[in-house]
Amino acid sequence: MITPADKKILKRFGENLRKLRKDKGLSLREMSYACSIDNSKIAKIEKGMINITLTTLLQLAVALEAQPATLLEYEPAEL
Amino acid sequence: MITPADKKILKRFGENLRKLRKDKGLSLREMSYACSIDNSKIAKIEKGMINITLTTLLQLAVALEAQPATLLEYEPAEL
DNA sequence: TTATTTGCGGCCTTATAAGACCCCAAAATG
DNA sequence: CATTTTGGGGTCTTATAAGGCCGCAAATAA
Repeated sequence: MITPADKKILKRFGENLRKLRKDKGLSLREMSYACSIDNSKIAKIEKGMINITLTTLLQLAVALEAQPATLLEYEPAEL
Repeated sequence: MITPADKKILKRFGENLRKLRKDKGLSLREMSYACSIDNSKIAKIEKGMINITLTTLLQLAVALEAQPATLLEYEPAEL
């Protein structure tokens, strides 16, 4: 079950992901091509609408040409 | 769908998780109490049997008293 | 202004994670 | 030896991620 606390966490993760993508100068569709994840799904992830799995996380890292761990390096949301 | 390549990735992740738990001197049940994840589930994660979600990853980090990112800092499995 | 790109949200199906519990066999402990 | 403790596999239900496609409105480019 997805709690309100989880919602915040996912939102915060999404914000960071979006920042990383922007920093790389990628559009949703460009990123989609780079990691084979549907662009609308990436949009949902950035909006904190889904709780992605580990393999999806790693795929995103591929598109960003970043270490998977860096996708988790940000100031956590305060509950 | 969970590919054979994903299987390897999850296994590698699980090995690392197990190492982190052992280093902390926790049993499956102790870790279970520390993050409210069923011990048999943690066992499955360590065995690479499941593709956990982001929130589960963060919960595991809580039990290990580690930064979430550290759970992803290990030499990746070669495909 | 017209054409293109971009960011989404919705919808569907299928695969599977989550959550909870049971129980056993082996290992560690008393 | 008897008794925990520990690792871990199996099973069931329910929630939801994955995967894929559609279309639109706003921003951007031509």
